[in-house]
Amino acid sequence: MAFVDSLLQNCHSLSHIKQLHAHLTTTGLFPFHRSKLLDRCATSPSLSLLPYAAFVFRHTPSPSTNDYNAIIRGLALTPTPTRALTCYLHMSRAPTTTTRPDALTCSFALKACARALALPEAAQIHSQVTRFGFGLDALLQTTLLDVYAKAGDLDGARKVFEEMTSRRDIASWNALIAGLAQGNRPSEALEMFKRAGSEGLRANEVTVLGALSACSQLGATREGEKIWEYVRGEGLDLNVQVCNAAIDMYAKCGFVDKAYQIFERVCRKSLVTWNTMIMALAMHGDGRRAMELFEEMGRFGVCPDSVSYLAALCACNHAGLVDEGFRLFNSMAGRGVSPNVKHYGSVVDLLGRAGRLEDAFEIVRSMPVVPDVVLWQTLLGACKTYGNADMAEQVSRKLVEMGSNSCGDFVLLSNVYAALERWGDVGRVREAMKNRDIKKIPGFSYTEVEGVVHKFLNGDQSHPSWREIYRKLEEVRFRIEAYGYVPETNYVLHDIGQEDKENALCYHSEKLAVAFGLISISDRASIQVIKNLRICGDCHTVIKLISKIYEREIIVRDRARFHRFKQGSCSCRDYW
DNA sequence: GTAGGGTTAG
Repeated sequence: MAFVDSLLQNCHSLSHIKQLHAHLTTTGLFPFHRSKLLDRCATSPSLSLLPYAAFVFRHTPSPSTNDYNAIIRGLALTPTPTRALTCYLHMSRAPTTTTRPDALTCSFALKACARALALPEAAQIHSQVTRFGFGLDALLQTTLLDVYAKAGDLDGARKVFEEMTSRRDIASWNALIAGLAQGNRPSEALEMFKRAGSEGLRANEVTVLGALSACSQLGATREGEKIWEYVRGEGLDLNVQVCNAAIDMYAKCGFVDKAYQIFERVCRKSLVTWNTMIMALAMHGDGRRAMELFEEMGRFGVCPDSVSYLAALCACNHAGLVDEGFRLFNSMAGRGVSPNVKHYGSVVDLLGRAGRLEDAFEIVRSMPVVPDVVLWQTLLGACKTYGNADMAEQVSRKLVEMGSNSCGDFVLLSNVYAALERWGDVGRVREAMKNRDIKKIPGFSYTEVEGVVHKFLNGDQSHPSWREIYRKLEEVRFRIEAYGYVPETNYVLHDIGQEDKENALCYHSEKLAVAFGLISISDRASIQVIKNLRICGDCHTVIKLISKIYEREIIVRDRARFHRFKQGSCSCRDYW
């Protein structure tokens, strides 16, 4: 038997499999090895042997549970994982003593749900899992938890986790921590990470990957550093993935030099290592070094992929390297990487920001992939910057056609009109906004003070020190007005009076966070803020002035990049 | 006469 197993292990081609199949058939041993053969074929890395498995399966008169398992497992790995669910359904509808789903069947079917983001189906299998009596199977419960998280039901995932109580192990924690981190709930991910520690679990490389990712998102420097120390202490820094996550964490917490130190010391850099570092430099506006690294990776025998190009384009964007970026974009196809919608979006941004609106629009017109909402929004932003109302109207129409109901799109258009003093049109846009179900993504900012992350919403008054913060902002306002500051009220969204507009601007979340930093972070130490959206023009102006008047370095990470404010100017050189 | 399932970076 072991002999057949090892033969099977060494079958890599269809002809080998067929030979083995023929041999087993002639010796009458095939029925004893069928499931293994099916599994081997169904899970062949390139999917090339799956059709053969399906063929053999179809010609099996009464397939066993194991035969089904092999096929479901294989189908779950294909680009169309729902086929695995169809097969599972077929199996569970006609149960016999020999074909009853077992824990593995459920596990493979759940994998398919995770890949297909099929939440209702996952819930259905969940109830079957319970009915079949697999409720105590820790591995299966972890799979279940993972599916809920991946399919977007994080509360469902938490519930499964809490119900596992004593049976959960480090992998269950990992699934939850990673799920929360990837599901945009990084604070909860960190909470769970800390809880795992306090419950005596020993974090492994997977645990720290999830936790580091959460720190990246939150800009939680203190926690990130602690994790990195732990990683080094445990020797987990031999793991490339962990190093990549740490590079990303340091870069996103504002310490691009520290990120680079780690990058340099990774001896077996993977493609992701290079991409992460290039993206890090791009975010920090260091376009030159990013491009150098991009060139260098080729010399190290690492071939740039579509993410590398995106990172490099992004670097050109933020550094204003318009011609270089455009050249890079045009060279992609020749080097075997065909641009996707993100690359097109990036080059449209590059040209649009540089004021080459017609060139940007021409790219959109001629591109072979369908432009997405983000791309149109990028172009609309450029129209706003350069006051091109005609193009803004065309682009807005596209956005409306695509069903965009984002507040920002309408505001941009309205601001284009406002800048041209076309108040009638401004009113028309505002009217259109009232008649639609407009979605406004609430802006918020984080700042870390003594290891604690504080979160602020626009106009937030829920922070314990909010009165002091607002008082500080009054003072700031008074002092910056002496420098000739005038609020840029066209960034304000709603139809409100001038004074209210100014107030609404005054209390943008990033300003609250900076003010909180001013009152709570000791003299001279820099203030770090992370914002979920792009920083607004008024905040940018105000923070520049604050950095000068209060002699503070202020570092703001917005949705797109870092802004490092020092002595009255910003590292983005006002190009953003 | 039968192995195989959970968590993983840009």
